[in-house]
Amino acid sequence: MPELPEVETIASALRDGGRDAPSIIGGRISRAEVFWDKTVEEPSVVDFKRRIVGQTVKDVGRRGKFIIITLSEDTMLVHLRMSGDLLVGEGDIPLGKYSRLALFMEQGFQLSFNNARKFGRVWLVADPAMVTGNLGPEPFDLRLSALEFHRLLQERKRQLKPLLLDQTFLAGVGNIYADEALNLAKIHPLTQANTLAKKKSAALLDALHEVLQEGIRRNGASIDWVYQGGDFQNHFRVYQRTGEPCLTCGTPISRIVVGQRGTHFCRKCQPSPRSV
DNA sequence: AGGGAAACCCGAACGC
DNA sequence: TGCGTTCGGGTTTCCC
Repeated sequence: MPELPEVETIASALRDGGRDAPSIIGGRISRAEVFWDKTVEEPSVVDFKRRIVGQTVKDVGRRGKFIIITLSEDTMLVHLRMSGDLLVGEGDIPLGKYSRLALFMEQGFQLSFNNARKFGRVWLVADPAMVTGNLGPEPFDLRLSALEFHRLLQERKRQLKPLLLDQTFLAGVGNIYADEALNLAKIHPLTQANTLAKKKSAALLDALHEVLQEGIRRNGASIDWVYQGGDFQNHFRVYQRTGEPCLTCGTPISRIVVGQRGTHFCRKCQPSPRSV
């Protein structure tokens, strides 16, 4: 569930301060605790603890849905999957009800990885490209022009919805923002990527930019009980609005399953392509 | 290459 | 109230 805007909100708060917590930059790790071993994907838990202690947080960034914490020697990457969050606070009692890993800083604060459903993962590597290497372009990368996006779509004979969720095609988009962008661009989710006209693919890229930008501006979407603080959930056009009227035409929003994912759209604004 | 399904998890929502 | 069942979500893996 945390997608690009939620991850961006969390990462920028860690970097600049925010979400009622200070920046973690400059923090020197004096102790590391892992409460659920499978949280650490790489290296082993023993090596993770040994290696990370003594390192200092230099910067925090984001690539796709990964939070990238640059340390003095290595890089720690965090993927929240659907129920993860990073919490900053004082004290030596891990924060949150479901802390799976905690880093305690010399300066007296801690970074806790809260992760109810245990899907999230952490990596500690010398080179972050080891983890993010096969991600597709960032949606806001200026090199991803309308022309380039159209070219990429042309070489894929695949339904658009699953393609937008494919992180090797485009990094950062998840189920919410894929549905929202397709609706805004007035494109049916089952449309074959290579059949999109130039104008339509430009509209889709614009729509992706717009919904992601609005998500970031609203600090992400707070859904379920996990990630809190965002406001975008109050502005969904189609996501989880099955049966409710389309904001454009009033037609009840449809829900289908595509690639095992709930998919919401307006059958009038986003008419079926001939190929479906 | 693309599509479908299962696996990984567990809190919440639902049905009784 | 309390039980059992179903669902969803991001990603990988496996099979057709």
